[in-house]
Amino acid sequence: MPELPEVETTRRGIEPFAQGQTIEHVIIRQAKLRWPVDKALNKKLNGQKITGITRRAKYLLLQTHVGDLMIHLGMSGSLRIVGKREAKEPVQKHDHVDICLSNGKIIRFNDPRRFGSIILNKQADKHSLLEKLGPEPLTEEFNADYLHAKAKSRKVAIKSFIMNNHIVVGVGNIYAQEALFLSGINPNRTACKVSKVRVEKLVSNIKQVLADAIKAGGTTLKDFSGADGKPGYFQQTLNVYGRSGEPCLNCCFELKQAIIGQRTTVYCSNCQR
DNA sequence: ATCGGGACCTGCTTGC
DNA sequence: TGCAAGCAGGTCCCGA
Repeated sequence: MPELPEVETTRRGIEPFAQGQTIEHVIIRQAKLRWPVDKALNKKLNGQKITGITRRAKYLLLQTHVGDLMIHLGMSGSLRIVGKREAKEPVQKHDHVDICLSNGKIIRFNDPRRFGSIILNKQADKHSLLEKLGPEPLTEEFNADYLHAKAKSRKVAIKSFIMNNHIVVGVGNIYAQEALFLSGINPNRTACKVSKVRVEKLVSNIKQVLADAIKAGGTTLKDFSGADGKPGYFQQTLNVYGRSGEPCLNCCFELKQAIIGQRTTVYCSNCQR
């Protein structure tokens, strides 16, 4: 489920249940994730208070005095809140890790493909996976001057460029396609050949698309503690993602599909140049 | 420094 | 109906 809006929605969903709670127990059923889960996690986190729940890129960060628990959902991961005292919820397939809290709730990590990860680090922002990441897309630090300067001399496709975490974080395959469509930029265009004016449009649309998706995700939050707490992309109008062969919503040309950076990409060859 | 490709996994859909 | 191929929202790492 993870594009940045889904991760942020998850963060907001678990925050009210987890903020200020003490971790009583960590259960690891499957340690083989993207990186092996530390077997001593329970020992290290037992009795620790969760002092904050934040996000950096697509990592959720549970902050404690012994360090930050960095949770990445990979391609198929999700977190859900399970209430011990409420409807008994049996452990399901791929429920790999439980973080049991002092209020009786459990943060349950499920991830069929196991591309996700759970890592404890003294300071998340000092971890090698995080320290070299680009700016958050929804901050002022991510602006047209920055992106245009970075793109100078870059010969990859603009789509691959904006999906590169060292340039800007949180732009995944769906929203990269949507933002490029809204900006009228062909995803295959060489990054350094996109004019400043169009880079401005692109930055603005990346922000817009992500902000709208977070807003839409927020409408599902009230159901977060429910069985499958999955926010849906269907809440938002997607112009191109998944619509290959269908008519462009702008000009009615048939949308084309290409593989860029090993990822399926749908675009309008008429609107996007 | 930059780039492309392979790798890590399971599950669902599609086509023969 | 059954089985294999193809594809999926991420991203790290390696070799060129």
